[in-house]
Amino acid sequence: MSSKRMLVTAALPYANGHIHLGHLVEYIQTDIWVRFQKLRGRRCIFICADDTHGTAIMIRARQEGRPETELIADMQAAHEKDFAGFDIAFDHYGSTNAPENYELCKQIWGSLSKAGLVREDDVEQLFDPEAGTFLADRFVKGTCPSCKSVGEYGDNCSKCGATYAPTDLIDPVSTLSGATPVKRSAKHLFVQLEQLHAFLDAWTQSGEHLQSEVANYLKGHFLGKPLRDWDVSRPEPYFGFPIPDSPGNYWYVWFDAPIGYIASTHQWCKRNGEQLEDWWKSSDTEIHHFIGKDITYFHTLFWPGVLKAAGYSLPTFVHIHGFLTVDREKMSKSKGTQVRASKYLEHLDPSYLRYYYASKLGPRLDDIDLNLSEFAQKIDSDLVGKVVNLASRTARFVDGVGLASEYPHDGGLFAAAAAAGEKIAEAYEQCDYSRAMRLIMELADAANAFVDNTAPWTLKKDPNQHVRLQEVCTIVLNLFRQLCVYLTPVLPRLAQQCGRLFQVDIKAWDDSQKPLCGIQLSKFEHLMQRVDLAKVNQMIEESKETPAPSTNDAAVAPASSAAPATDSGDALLAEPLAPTCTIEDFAKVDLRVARVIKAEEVPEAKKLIKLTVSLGGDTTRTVFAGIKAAYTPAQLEGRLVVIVANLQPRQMKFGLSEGMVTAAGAGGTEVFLLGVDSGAKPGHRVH
RNA sequence: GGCGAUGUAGCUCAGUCGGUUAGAGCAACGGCUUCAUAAGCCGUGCGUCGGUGGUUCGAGUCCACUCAUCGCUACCA
Repeated sequence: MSSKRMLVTAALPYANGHIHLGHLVEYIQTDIWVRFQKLRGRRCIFICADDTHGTAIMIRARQEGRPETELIADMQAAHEKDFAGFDIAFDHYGSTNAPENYELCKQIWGSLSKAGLVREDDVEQLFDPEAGTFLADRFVKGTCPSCKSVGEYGDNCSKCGATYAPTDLIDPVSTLSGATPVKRSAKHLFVQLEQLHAFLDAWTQSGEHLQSEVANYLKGHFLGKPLRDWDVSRPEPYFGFPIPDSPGNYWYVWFDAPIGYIASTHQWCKRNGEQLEDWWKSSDTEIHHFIGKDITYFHTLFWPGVLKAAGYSLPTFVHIHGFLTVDREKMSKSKGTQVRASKYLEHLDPSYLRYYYASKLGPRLDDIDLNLSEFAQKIDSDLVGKVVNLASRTARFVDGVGLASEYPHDGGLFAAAAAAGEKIAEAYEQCDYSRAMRLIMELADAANAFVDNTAPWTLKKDPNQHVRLQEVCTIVLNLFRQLCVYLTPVLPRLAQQCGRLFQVDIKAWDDSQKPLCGIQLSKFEHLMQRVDLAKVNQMIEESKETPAPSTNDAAVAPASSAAPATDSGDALLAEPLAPTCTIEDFAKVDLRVARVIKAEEVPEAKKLIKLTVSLGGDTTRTVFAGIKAAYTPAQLEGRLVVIVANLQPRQMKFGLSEGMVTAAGAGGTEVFLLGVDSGAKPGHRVH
């Protein structure tokens, strides 16, 4: 805690793909932490870079018919734009394909060699003679040697679960060229991590550098037996750095990627007149890595081992987070839940996502779930309804007069919230953002209760109370600003807007400790919009990719007709069967096919969409359906639905509903309208 | 198959070294308010703390077993 400098990294995004909402968990988490440290007055830099090497990049560049350097330059530009759009503020964003990185790789490699950690061995691998390249497991397909299932990948069988080497496949085929691969032996270089076993045992199990789950995982998984040698070379052709003392070999991408942290820092140092040694070889510098749990091994065993052997500082802490699920499921391109950062930004405010992730993130590596209806609800309720609302409830009342010259008595509200600052800071420090957000919202609740109790709108009506009115508003506006200070790491834009309103920028955490008085305010402007669900839905809709019937997908997807249904009984348990009814009972209900001819938003309604449906001919009905969270009007117009046509009309707040649209599902966003097979016409009765 | 994490109110989660009638936010329901982006305030929660068995004067909290979910892994990690 007392060290002078702090270096923070997020994992280097791979240049083979665009940034999506899953990646952003990490960058937002890290950015919040860095902004927090800076706000607290720490000397802290945030370093990142694009990870650019490897077979995947090489193959893709070939497919696109252009040099790798062009591909990675384009991708880097896209990454940086996405990050900037989400207010992720790196101090430096470099690339692993940089001369500084090559220099460092050579130097560190030299240290590893000198320490006697490198050995050489022959590895037999499949080679694609047409593409002229060795093939990683996932680039080979063939028949499973165990169950004879065809079209299986080179590492294991999706049918019988057998594992094998790609060289064991029957009739192997390269997915790159379709050629039959041949076995070929090549010289590989290995780092003998086992020599560092004792060190890694001590470092990982000290309880100081890793979350306890991670330490347990490593202990149970790797450290209980000898550590395997790590294959860090790849024979040409390969896009990467050539190994100087091993002609024809390149460093495996995972060797030079983490070194990119140092190289990128080096670039930053050059631009800012700093010494790299102060940041990577000084006990006065804390180094914090933020990563996802999928790359735990590299950052907690291999990387510390390399740093140790090469004489660099070890990470102070490796902060590991879980994955993002959307509505409890893995992100899916076909469902449109793998939303690109750029797509999100076309429709929604980045502050929403920053706050939502913050409200979900804790210090452990649990997965976090993006629930789209909760997302909208939380932003509306917490940020718009509670925080921003404080300013819009009071700012107008002090137009022209400004804030009181002295801070009035407020029953200890400001002081209590100022005191809460330490607890909030501690939560941020421990990466327990969800706790920090909860604490902040408690303060917002207290402030809103104060507004209600003092009723400034009543004071306004009585000219004798105008001094008191100014006092009340001074209190509320200061409480609002205090919240903005606490939220600054998460919502830098709100903090800026707050600065404009008060004409005093938020610069430090301690700005939360003293109220502002005797100043004029700028004209109040809306600070944040409510979440438009239509835009959320549209974003999902536009993110849907119909899976191309490529050979890859065909192998993974089960043949639809042959796959046995494995539906859970949850739905039935949630809503058990109703008592038996007779055919006469059922006949009372007149279900009809109808066409939605008009679907309209009911802005005042939380759940309803107003539908005009046609039963054929001139017969139309107006029906209000509680499906707003699940459908947009645009999705509904023109489609066929099944309605209860003889339901007694019901007067609702927004008009008369003359029927009911049938749907299944639990409600909320889980509403699935009933459709009919093609051929049915509006007016047809359901028997 | 191995390992790990999780399983507490409709939803998201808190529950510190085991200790009195198990908590919060959101949703829902009832009431109030109208300054504010239909925002806000007050009130309402008999939940088998996944299950079974055990340790204990006492367990959501410890132990064993078990079920479910998720993740990692299964010799180029």
